[in-house]
Amino acid sequence: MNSKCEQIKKQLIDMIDQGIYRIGEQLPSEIHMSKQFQVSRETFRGALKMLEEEGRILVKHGVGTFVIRPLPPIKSTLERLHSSSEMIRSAGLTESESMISLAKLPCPEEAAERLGIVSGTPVYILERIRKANDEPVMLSINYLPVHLFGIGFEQPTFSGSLLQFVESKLGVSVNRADTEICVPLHIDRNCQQLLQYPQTTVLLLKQLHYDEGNRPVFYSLDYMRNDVFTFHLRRTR
Amino acid sequence: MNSKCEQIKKQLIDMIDQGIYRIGEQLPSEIHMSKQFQVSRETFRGALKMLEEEGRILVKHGVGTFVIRPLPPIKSTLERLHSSSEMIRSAGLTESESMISLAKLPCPEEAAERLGIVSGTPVYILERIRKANDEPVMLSINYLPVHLFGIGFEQPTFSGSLLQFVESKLGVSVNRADTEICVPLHIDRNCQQLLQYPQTTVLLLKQLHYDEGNRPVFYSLDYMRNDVFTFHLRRTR
DNA sequence: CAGTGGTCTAGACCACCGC
DNA sequence: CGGTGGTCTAGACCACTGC
Repeated sequence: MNSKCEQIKKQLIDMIDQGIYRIGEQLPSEIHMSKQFQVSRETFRGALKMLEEEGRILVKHGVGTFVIRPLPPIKSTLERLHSSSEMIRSAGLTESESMISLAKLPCPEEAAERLGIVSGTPVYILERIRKANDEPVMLSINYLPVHLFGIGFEQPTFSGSLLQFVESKLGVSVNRADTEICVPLHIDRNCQQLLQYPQTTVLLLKQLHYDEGNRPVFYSLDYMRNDVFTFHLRRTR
Repeated sequence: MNSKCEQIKKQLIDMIDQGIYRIGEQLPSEIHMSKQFQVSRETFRGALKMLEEEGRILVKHGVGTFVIRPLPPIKSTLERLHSSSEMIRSAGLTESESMISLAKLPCPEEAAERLGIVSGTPVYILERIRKANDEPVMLSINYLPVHLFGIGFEQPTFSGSLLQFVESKLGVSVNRADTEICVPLHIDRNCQQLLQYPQTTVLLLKQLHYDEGNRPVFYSLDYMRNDVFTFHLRRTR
């Protein structure tokens, strides 16, 4: 994508970084700027809209547009949907080993409810302990309805992302997920496998993944060590 | 705001709900539809864009636009910035009492670093235990730089939202926050005050709030009982 | 190739703000 | 009131997809 809007946006960022427009300063009017950049006003406004969403400018109706202080870069973000593998990489870790167990079993109640299937329907349950530097850092349990993943799941050859596997081998693209963030109880068996040190705490992400038609694809429990992973979020009103 | 785009959007949703356009079905082309609704194509596309962001339609370049299954409503969301008071209300609770302590003290290191001030700079530290049904459900600690909140903070009369107070009394509008989600250690003093029952767990939100110019305004630690509050998030690729 | 959505345009008019 | 941003328009041309 190299739309004119994006080009203008980059130019504006460069100009701000170079100090041509300073923080706090008001930009010339949209009509003026669009003529200067030799694009239509709507196109120029497209660039402004992106900058506004990124929090680099403040647009005041009837007043003007102002350059503001850029927000600090965010480390890892929960806003975008990433695979667990990506989260491990973005934590600066290299996944060393992952113990896998795969079984076809009746679906437990919680997963069934979230998936919108009848409790007891057969699902593949994929369980992985993921290690970095020979230490367990994450435990994932995935519930995949057999009726969606019939064949092609008998001898899966993962070395990484389940999202990618599902996408490439089964042609199902996962675009969205509903995530519940919770703190597991200490007596939770799964949680205990990660509690290595006294200062270790564990966070649990319960996620329902949807395909492009918003149909539930699989449900997952991701137990993640909070002394290894950080969870950030930029919230807006 | 009652722009034409929004009106068209509502009409489309109504038509989908009424079954005029069914899930999975392809909509007529944009040109066709815009004529039918008697608006320009760009205006009609504005409505489509909103529906796409809400996950109600799937737009495929060169192919067409399709109605998809609506996502389930989300309970409480972390995506948008709300005050703690709002979070309590949206959990279906009524705040009964809040014990307040306010002191002017040198800023501790972590808060100072996040606020971008020198450790030891004087800050107001506002600490509140918030109760519902006579039980503590949340503990908030707020760090507010004295140089921003000089006067007007000596005898604050809260009964609710700090965000609202800061906005109305001091004229600073808070638009964004960077939030880190973490699990406190069990030996954390603040956390312990909320651990009422064996099945109680506590989640900690560390938040840096920015004004409309992206200047840090205050830093807060919110300890929240996870058996009382749920934390949801809709993630997109 | 025909039909779809994606982008851009030049211009119009409206809504808001400060003087 | 004049200047700003917000919305809408009719039309053009491009990019992608499936046949």
